Amino acid sequence: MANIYDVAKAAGVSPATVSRVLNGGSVSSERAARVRAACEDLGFRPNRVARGLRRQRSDVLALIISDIENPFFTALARGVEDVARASNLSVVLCNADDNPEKEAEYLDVALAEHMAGVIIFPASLAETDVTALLDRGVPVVAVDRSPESAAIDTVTADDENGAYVATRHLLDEGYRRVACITGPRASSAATERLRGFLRAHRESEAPRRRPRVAYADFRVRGGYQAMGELLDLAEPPDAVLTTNSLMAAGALEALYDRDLRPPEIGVATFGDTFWAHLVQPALTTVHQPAYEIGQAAAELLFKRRHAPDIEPQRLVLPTRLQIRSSSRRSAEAQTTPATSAGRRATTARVVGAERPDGPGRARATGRHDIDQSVPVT
Amino acid sequence: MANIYDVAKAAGVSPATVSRVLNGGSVSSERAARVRAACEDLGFRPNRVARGLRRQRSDVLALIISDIENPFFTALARGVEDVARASNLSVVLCNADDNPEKEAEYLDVALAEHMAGVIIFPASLAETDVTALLDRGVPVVAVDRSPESAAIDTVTADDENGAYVATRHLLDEGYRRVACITGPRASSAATERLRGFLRAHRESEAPRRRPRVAYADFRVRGGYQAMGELLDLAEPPDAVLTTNSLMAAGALEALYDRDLRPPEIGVATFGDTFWAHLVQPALTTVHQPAYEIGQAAAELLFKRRHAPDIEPQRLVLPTRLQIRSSSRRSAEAQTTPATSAGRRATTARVVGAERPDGPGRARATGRHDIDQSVPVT
DNA sequence: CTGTTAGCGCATTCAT
DNA sequence: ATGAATGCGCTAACAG
Repeated sequence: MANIYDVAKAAGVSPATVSRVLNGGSVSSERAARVRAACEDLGFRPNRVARGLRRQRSDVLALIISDIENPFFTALARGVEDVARASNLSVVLCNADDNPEKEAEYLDVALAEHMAGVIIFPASLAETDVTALLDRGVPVVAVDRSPESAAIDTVTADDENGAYVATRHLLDEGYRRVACITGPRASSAATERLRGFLRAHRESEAPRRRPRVAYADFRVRGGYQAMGELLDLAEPPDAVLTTNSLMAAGALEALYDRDLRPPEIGVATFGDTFWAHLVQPALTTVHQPAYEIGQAAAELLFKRRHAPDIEPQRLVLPTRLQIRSSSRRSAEAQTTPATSAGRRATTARVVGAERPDGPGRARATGRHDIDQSVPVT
Repeated sequence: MANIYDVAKAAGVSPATVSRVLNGGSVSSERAARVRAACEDLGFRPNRVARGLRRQRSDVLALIISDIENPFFTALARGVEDVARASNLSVVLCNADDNPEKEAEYLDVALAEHMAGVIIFPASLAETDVTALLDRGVPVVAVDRSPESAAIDTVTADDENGAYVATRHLLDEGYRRVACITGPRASSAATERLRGFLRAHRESEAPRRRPRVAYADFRVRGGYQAMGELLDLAEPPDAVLTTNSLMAAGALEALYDRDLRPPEIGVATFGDTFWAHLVQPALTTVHQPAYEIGQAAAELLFKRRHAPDIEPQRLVLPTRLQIRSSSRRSAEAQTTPATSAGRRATTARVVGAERPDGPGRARATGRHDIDQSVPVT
């Protein structure tokens, strides 16, 4: 494979000149043309590995997430990727599976590869250690939660408030035993959402029981099992908030298994799903700006790359409640057929702004905004 | 950041000895221990970039896919990843967005980074050019379709037959105007599935119209639009086969918009979906072994890595039809309530083998196998 | 088993 | 504006 020496020889110039042509140094246009022709002839591709060694930095950034099968992360990844590409960086997606060891391996790789930066969804507040990266000057941005090991840039959704508004909505609808299926205790998103859930109960004046909480794993099966356990209680809940969409799918399946159908039992969930409309009745969701979080994280990373010493920032993006039939006990009579007409009727009550049909997650959502929509915060 | 010379000095040995300790050369255990201690002390991490330059190969392989939001690819990615990790390779996920230019960039990167190998879902049969990689000895495995530029290892699902069986099923159920919403013409998966669809029509003896075909983009919105167009025809179809699950979601949404509910209009789709059970009525699917395809592709890659000159192989994995209510016109009367009992009743008719609950896609599927299941092929 | 040495391909001084 | 020379950190070849 041709290298710059070959190109230099073919073009009758020095290797340094070739390098300058490639990287935008000052070269006479006549010589530059010769170099470019030679590159073409030889099919020369600059060796990124050598360049990386010499420059002590690469052009790829690592995005470390906990579950590639979670739509939240795929949307987030698109946001990161779109911003990164605009800056000529490649994104390496690393699936840490919520496993601190696997995550540590990827962090090691990021370090050893001298990556341009790392965007991480920390597997654990306590165990995730990014100080090694930071010490070497590799910018790190956390999504969702900031690891305890260091104060770094963080971008999250307004989880606490989103859960608060959703729970409040369920209580307002008249549900009295509202349960929560949340994620692992180590997840601060799960914790924040749980906090919002509990706050709504504290602030509610309606008579109600001590709210039930089940911890699951943010996955379909976990939601299924947790819902099953809640339903087996002596006093099962009459409504449930799940803190991500995969668990919502599992929870719904558990309900169907027992012939329970919303809004008889109220259901609301964090996370957008393209299937929210397809289930009967349509699912009430708390919209998470996953794509925007990814964008913001990438932008923060670039900012820090060029100004390493600014104070760590914490960005909180708003969520938004999309009320659909699954949580509308008050409209129960009309929801069973759930016809198109019934759904359209809600259109008039749209409150939130329509999002533009950008290249990100919006593209895959169809017409999911035509629901009663309550901006959160 | 410490390098091997620092470590060598600290341990009182030569850099070569340090390298040997790191890479499994023969070193006396006493010296090896000293080296390891020194590594620990200095927080030494071997520089992968330098190693890559010296060895002329890296330990990462690229997986180039066309849509990270498509569950098929995320499941596939897990398959690749699990196999790769077992061989101590990292996987870089590249989202080419079905865009040949973007794809070409990633192929360039793979080349310039001297990657260990590339697994690619080609964006285009004609434009995708992997010869540069091949010339440099980088093993390439294609998923789904083999680019025309070279004969390489390929692994696919049995698309033609899967579509054939599904279409046949729809015809057997008595649907007479069965349409197909398939993917881009450039996609051989789409083409193969369409072929199976057409073959089923040719072989059927039932009276029927010339089958309608709509081309879409394998995404939710595309399915929605295509279904809308089909329904606007003078003679709209009475059943539809979609060739992936995202388009199925879109198509269902279009049906709901018009108050059409399966199995009044029959619906079947390629691709597994964790929400197949959540929609009413439950969705008939052609199971694609996405995780297994990923595994097989990675294994093929490793085989070729160690034996570059064996003949290119072509692996075809079986699909399987999972019949649920959305395509059972014959059982229409009982499907409207679609209770748990109704679903359970089908359990007795399970034909296919249960899959073990492995680490791959199976984990997220809950109990999706309890349906009437017809092995394909 | 161990140390010395050279060079992977490039970007970057420092001269000119 | 250009070229010669150097070294990024590591591993492989060779010598001992």
